[in-house]
Amino acid sequence: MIGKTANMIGKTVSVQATAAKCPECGGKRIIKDYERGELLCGSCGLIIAENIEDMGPEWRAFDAEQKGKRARGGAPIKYMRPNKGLVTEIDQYNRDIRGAKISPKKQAQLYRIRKWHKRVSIATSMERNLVIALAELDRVASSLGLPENIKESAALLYSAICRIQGIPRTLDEISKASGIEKKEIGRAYRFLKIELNVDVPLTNPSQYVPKFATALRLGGSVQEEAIKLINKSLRKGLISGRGPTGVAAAALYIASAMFGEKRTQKEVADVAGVTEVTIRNRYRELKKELGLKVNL
DNA sequence: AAGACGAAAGTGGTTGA
DNA sequence: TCAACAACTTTCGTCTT
Repeated sequence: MIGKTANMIGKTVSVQATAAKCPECGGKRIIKDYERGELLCGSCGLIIAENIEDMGPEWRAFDAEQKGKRARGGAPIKYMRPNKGLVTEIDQYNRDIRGAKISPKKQAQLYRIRKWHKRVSIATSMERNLVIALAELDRVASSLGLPENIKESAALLYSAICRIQGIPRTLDEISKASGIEKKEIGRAYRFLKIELNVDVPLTNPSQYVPKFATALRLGGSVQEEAIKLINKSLRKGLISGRGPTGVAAAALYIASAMFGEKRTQKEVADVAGVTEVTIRNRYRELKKELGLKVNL
């Protein structure tokens, strides 16, 4: 099923026989999609893991110097702490500022603080890729002595490339991960688009479907239906001018109801980063134009 | 009581004169 | 620079399950 979905989006995936089983359906065909960095079930489409670590030998090199270093062998540089230098960190040694040991009670407290600090710093694994990439951009820009606006442009280019490659990230996500305001990114985006003549395709709403569906714990058939709905309305000329996330959310909302796995408007709205009102508006349009008879 | 619905007003950004 | 505009949000009262 997801093999189909993956094909729909036109990605190459590799199927691997793994000992692992899908926690959802028990299926044994686990697919590694390196381009998306996702590990998914071949039977039901559940995304088991995102941003999988083993990206093969072709680790990224962002400039000639790095390329040279890495080509000579040795392990690729690992950024165990993507936020290094950007936020306050709590170290792992149970010592106070003078080096004296801390009481066990305090240690337990510190442990909890660390745990939550980590969770708050990087909310989801989805953001991790972004954070790492942007930290790398930041590092390269700093070591080359490049000014802030270059970094902004680079962050922006990263988002544009995500879209060209069919793995869109919202402005919100880029903004959160890079600490740059959406307004700034947007401005740099338009500038680059004109200056570099980069052809950035409009984001197809169906590209958001797997991401949202996974967050909502919806199966592959619901995703397929949602993508079908999107393609239909795409042909009808709806959608144009509409925010892709809202369209994807509405399609999933409808599809979930059709398959008896209904999610509330609020649930869908939350994962898609839009409001319930937007879902309602999109869903009303889809329902009307496609002549759907769904009772919700 | 929660969810769905839709009207009305507000927001931040774009476009075109 | 300003007004018109489109998409989306916020808020809120009402209806439905």
